[in-house]
Amino acid sequence: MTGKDEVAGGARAQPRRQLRGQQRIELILHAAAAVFARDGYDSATTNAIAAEAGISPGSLYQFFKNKGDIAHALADHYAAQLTALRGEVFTIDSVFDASLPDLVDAVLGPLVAFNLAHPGFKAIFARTDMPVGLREAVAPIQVSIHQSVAQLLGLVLSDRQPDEVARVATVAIQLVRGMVPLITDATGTERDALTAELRSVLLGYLRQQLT
Amino acid sequence: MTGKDEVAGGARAQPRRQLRGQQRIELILHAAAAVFARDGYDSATTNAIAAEAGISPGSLYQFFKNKGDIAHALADHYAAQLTALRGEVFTIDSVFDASLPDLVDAVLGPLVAFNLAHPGFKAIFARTDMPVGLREAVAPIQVSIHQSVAQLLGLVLSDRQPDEVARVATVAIQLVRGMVPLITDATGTERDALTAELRSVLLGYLRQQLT
Amino acid sequence: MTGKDEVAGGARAQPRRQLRGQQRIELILHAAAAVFARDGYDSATTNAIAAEAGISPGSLYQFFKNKGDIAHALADHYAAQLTALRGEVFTIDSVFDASLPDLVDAVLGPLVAFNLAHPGFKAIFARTDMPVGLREAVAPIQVSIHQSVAQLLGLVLSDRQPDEVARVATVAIQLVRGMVPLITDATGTERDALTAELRSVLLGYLRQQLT
Amino acid sequence: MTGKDEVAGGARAQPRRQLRGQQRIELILHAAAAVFARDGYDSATTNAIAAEAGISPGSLYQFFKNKGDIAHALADHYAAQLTALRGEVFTIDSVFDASLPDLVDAVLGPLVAFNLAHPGFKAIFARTDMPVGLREAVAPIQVSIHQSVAQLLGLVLSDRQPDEVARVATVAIQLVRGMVPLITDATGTERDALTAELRSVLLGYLRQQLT
DNA sequence: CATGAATGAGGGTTCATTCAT
DNA sequence: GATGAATGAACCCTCATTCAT
Repeated sequence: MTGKDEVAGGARAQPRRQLRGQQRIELILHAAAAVFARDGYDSATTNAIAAEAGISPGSLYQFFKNKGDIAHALADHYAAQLTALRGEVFTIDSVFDASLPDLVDAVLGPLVAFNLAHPGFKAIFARTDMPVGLREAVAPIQVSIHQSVAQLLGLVLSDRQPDEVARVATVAIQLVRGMVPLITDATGTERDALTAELRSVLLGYLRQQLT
Repeated sequence: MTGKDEVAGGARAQPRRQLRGQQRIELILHAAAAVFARDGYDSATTNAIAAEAGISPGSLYQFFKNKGDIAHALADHYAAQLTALRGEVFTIDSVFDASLPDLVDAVLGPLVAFNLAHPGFKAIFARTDMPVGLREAVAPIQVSIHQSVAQLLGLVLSDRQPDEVARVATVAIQLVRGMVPLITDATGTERDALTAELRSVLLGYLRQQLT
Repeated sequence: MTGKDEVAGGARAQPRRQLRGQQRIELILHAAAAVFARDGYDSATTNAIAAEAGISPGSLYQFFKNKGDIAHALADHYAAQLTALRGEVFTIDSVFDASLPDLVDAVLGPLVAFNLAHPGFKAIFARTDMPVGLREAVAPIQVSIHQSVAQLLGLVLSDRQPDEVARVATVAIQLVRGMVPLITDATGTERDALTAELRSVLLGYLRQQLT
Repeated sequence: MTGKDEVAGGARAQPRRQLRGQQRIELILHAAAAVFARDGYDSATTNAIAAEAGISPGSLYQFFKNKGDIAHALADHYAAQLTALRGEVFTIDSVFDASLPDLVDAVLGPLVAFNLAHPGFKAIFARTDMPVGLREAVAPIQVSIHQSVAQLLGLVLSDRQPDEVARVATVAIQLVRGMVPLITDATGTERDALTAELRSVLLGYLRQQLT
């Protein structure tokens, strides 16, 4: 037992340190997200992230072993928040007998909102060609997201083979990944219109899966 | 008698030279496409492209003034081929009264084939966050593609406003951009299945635009 | 107790850091001067400067943004020292009613000594054709030197038009610029003899301006 | 006997070739002079010289083994013309009993005219810090020029030791070298004024040598 | 001999990462 | 732990020089 994620354990040992460290990590991740969003992952420099975080480059490497590791941690960070999102969707009363439009709306609304609130997210997730360091970092999270979506889709595609459901999940995710940058880059009514289109796309696609 | 440029013995400048130059350019573009596809645009180095082409770094710069210029030329190269593709689609007899499925098939088949044949294409086109040098290189082609698609969609969405057609075109392109990497990365039946899904996505989406 | 910055214990930011930085800058400038003197400005490489300074190439760029910037800083460095020299000359009691020979001696002695002590000086200043980066770097200092000399000459050529004084200053500077490399390249009695010749040149020239 | 500079030998063997070769060499030297004058020796590229000459880079190396060799040949070229100049000065009737001003004028006028007519001259001669390749190229000519000047000065400084005359020659040359760029860069009356100043400098200097 | 494409060593510069303080 | 100066490999690009045609 390494004592890493004890659930009920109060503050023991060096609470101050761990706390500061955790704060520091979040500070860095926040900065990294901002820089990734601003410059793109490849063009983002670790020095720029440190500067954005108001810390020294050396401190960055106290918590992360390299640039890819920052992306990895950031991916984990987002994964946790998405898991929370998933929890909310799944706790919707009607999820098990919801209509398809309701289901899509239930997922899409929070998802778009999430992307707008976290511009760093798409900077590391919504890419079609990932550099080596980044792919490894986000791969586990991709899987996790895929599982969530597949699970959700399993509810409405209950008569399909698991591999078929998996594929539909893959496709649905990819559609969203493709559209989200368009949506977040747009503003005002155009953004709303594009969001509506994405909804339409997903509905159109999934409806055909039901027949 | 090489039987190559013996047509009429006119006073054409340096056919041999220009020919070699053109061949060289295509050699480089081919190499660049391979390296972009393998490493991604950002990670691709000009030295790696030169090595892939079996030439020296300096030779690259006889034809291209920098890395972005190579991307630009490659984009033009693809644009020309896509224009040819478009020509074929538009010359289909039934294009003006084709059914939606036929139209989608007419476009999608060649498009997927094109992407499979040219793995470098998606490396420079199917990105959501482009570095500055790349964006400038591909922007004109993006516009050209969008126009072609919008023109095609205008045929089936003849009662819609131009800006709506434009948006549908944008969305359709983005859907394809998102799905293509998935398709080209897959193999065998999975690839076929994903291609079918993309077809389904587009059909589902466009059908809803018709109502 | 290092006995260096223990003056009053004020809240000065990072004296150690800044000190090291300042030392480093001077180390680099010293190395640059040596390399410029040895290889000439154009042939001098930033890597050679770094090697001469015993540091890594990257460290240069922590302090200077490019090669021209090093030349610029070196020019400023020399300018400051020349300003000090000028101060000494001007504080000579008899400057306002000095004889021409005394005045020339008062300037020339320190100037030659300065050039001997700083071989990098002539490498960036005593050139007739400057590359672009270098010209920009030294231009301000050229102007400053010219002003100083013109001011001094104005004392002995009080009845001449300003533009004439300016021209005499230009010529005098150019004569020194031309002769200094000769002097510094020579050794022993030959150097002394050449210095005496320069003195003779200036005296002969300026005397004619007085008549 | 290598048959290189046969004085009276008419055109034998391959007159056409040698002629063309000689023309080519002069073409290149002319171009090199222009490029050296425009860009400076260091920044001048052999490709730029070839382009200026309207020939291929490869042809350049048929006649010159490297960049320094071009400078060397150009220096020889100028040396020959200066020798002709010297011949004219020496054939002046009164050279042996001319007054100092007349002598200076006799030399300076043609010299300034020569520099104005051949802007490439100062680009390779009027430098205080020469890159390795250039120094070797111009050194022999420097010596030759020095000898001519010393010879001329020997006429007016007949009672001085040879080494003293040599030094005066060195200084006089250096004064001219320093001033010429100033003069050629200036235009109109300012150029005339600076030329007059140079005359004054030389006269002032040499007069003091006579006493 | 002329050509000009090809070469490749090397230059200036950047930046992920380390380490003395 | 924190710092930020230092590192140095590697990048893009240039250009003197060569060589197949």
